Amino acid sequence: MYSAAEENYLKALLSLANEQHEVSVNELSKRLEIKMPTVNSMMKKFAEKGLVHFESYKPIRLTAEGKRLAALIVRKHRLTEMFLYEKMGFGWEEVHEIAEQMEHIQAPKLFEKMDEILGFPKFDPHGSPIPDAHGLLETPDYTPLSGFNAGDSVKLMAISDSSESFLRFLNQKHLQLGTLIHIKSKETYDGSIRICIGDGPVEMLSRHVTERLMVLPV
Amino acid sequence: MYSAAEENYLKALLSLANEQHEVSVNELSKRLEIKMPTVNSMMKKFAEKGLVHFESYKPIRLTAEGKRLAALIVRKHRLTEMFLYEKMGFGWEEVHEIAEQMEHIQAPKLFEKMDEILGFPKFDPHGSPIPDAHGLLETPDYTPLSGFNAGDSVKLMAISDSSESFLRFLNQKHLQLGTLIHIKSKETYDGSIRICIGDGPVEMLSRHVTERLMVLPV
DNA sequence: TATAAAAGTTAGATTAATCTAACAATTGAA
DNA sequence: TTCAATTGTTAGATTAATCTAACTTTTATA
Repeated sequence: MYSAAEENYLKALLSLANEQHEVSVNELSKRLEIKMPTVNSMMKKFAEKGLVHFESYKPIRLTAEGKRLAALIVRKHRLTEMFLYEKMGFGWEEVHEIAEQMEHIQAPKLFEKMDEILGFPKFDPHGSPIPDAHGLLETPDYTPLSGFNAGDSVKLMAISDSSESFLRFLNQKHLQLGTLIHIKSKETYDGSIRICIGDGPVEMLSRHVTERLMVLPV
Repeated sequence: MYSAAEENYLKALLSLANEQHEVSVNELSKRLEIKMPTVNSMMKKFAEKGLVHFESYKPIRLTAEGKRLAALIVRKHRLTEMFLYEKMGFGWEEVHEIAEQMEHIQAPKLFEKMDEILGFPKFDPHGSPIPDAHGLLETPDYTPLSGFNAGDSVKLMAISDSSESFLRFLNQKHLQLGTLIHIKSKETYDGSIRICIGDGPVEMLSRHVTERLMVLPV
């Protein structure tokens, strides 16, 4: 059995591994907002428990077991988000914080029940895939909106930032999953983009925002 | 904000105070399965935080604030039990263990939502009253079945032991909340009782069991 | 009422998870 | 290629929550 602290390290390791290729003590430290020496000694413990491969001054790599456990925590998180959203009437901006706590609950039956009641969903309310019960996760290949140009039309598939503030911002802009976005123009200086949603007004989105909107061309 | 450990002390203090009148370090220690010196120093900390009145060699008494906070944790526990039972299809024997973990979640909205979805229930699946949002709890005056005699008829109102094993035992005996029980005879030696449920067969219940079945005469 | 048993307390150790300060290794830029 | 910045590590302190051992106070009984 792993503590909530350990589970948070596992989750952060998995998400960093999915973003980049090498995961360093420094990056993990920043992501968790935990100082490097603490992270360093935790990684030594993880190596002894067989959760990571870790040698001094080398990057950290999750073992297969570490990956599986991390994905099972993510599974609990995302099933919870979906349950709160679909079955309890929470907004997509409210569910992350609650799921952050619920993911540490040790009660397999609770999450199996959510899964069943939800009809075995494949994605959470932010479009992120839900790992299966074996800890297997298939990553859809969406592209950030920032990679597209004037004239392109795309569909919003997922949001790579589940923070309440960001999602409230998207609510304001009427951006939801499935929304069709047409790119009117792109500013080469700062990468900001002017978009149209359906026949609505033109909206400006900063690079910070477009990097977090995962889309597919239509 | 209080830790899960502190919340468990609060809950135990409240439930002991409702059972007896004076709460001692020793009893709290037994209830929590935590050694006396640990409990002793925690009670000193609680006294400083204004959760209890505590002087050396004297009984422990929850302050009004301590009582309120304890009741709010019980409220989360019981709302969760009811939600799991009514809305997710769990059996009454399965919900206590899960609620024991969920009661520590810091997300007022989650429990407000459960309350609303459930239609503001007054009792949990074991017949225990749910404290209101201010931490006020009205205790119904049920009597243990063990206090009745041959010839009496009573209705099962609550179970004062939510452990999975005890509730499984009651399932086997077809005892549920609302069940009408007629007492055929009572053994003076060990207090065991022979009962009839409706026109079913006669069943024997030991004193251990009848002490945990809270009833009202009919 | 004397004293043994029970309950309560104090002192000090342990473990997990964190920190800061100081030092070492690696990396990258001049 | 050198050396300064960045990254990583070690050592040692801290806090919360627990423990055991030893001692004290209260309680209950012979």
